[in-house]
Amino acid sequence: MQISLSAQQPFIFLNAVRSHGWWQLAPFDFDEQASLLRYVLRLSTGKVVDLNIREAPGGIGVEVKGKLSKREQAEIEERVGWMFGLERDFSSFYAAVRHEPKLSHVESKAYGRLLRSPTFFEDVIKTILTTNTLWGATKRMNLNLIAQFGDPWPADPDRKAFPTPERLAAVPPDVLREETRLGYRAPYIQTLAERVASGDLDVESFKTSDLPTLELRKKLMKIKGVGSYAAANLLMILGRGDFIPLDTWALKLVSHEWHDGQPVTPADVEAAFADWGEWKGMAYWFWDWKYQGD
DNA sequence: GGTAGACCTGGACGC
DNA sequence: GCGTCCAGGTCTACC
Repeated sequence: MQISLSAQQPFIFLNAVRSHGWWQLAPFDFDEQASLLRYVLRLSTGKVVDLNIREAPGGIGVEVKGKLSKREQAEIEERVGWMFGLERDFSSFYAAVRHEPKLSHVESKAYGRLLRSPTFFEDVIKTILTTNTLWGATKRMNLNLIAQFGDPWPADPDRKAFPTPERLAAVPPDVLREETRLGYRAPYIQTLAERVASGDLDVESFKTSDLPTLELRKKLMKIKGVGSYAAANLLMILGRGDFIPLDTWALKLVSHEWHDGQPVTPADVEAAFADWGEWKGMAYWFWDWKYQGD
């Protein structure tokens, strides 16, 4: 079955996919040559499908093998629409940065969207997995979680969906810690899964929250394992671009951009973008940095 | 409110 | 092959 979804323009599929590292994390699987993004999705009915997502005129096309009920099709449309932020309008961001040479490229490249997971639960866990570790370990921990606790896609059981809160909540803590190599993050992940599964915490409601960003940030930081960096990252994913995800990479970027590679402090990073107000995080994220890595 | 130290894993390096 | 060091954010205890 083929589903077509239109996007608020401008929209460039490849730039939306590669807006940050999520495309490298299962159950995403990106074929660069074919410009095809695959994702194994568990629908609310429990059915597991493989989404084949490509650029299409005016937006994206989603191909799913087999028949789908109207309800299933609607759920896929809603989830994929959220993942790509298809309805988002960045015209005020583009207008705000138009005269900054380091950001003048954003409109032509249709920057602004950050690839999301279909559930915010998944995005919170993946963000916790990025903290205090290297990217390779993040990918490994995420893969372990999915391989051990995700529901398989029937046509290829090696490909699995991201685990549900209920499934993770039921895993014994020592198993989560030892077998997925989550280390000290295991109790954070399990507590979150338990709270979501029991209904104590509705993380999906964060997607549509009309709370002021500062209040939303406080709520995010009440989740164990989510500190200032993770909260800023999650706010960016939610479309609130006014905090900088301040990690060691941010220090490096600012150091090379304005301080000749000399050590800088978090305050220096904040100061560099202080004038951007509500666009602070967005300006940082899409800045045309001198430093591109060692 | 600010800060020091602990928390884990895995890669790099020296022997 | 083994031991040591280091990188990477957040939490807790303490001041």
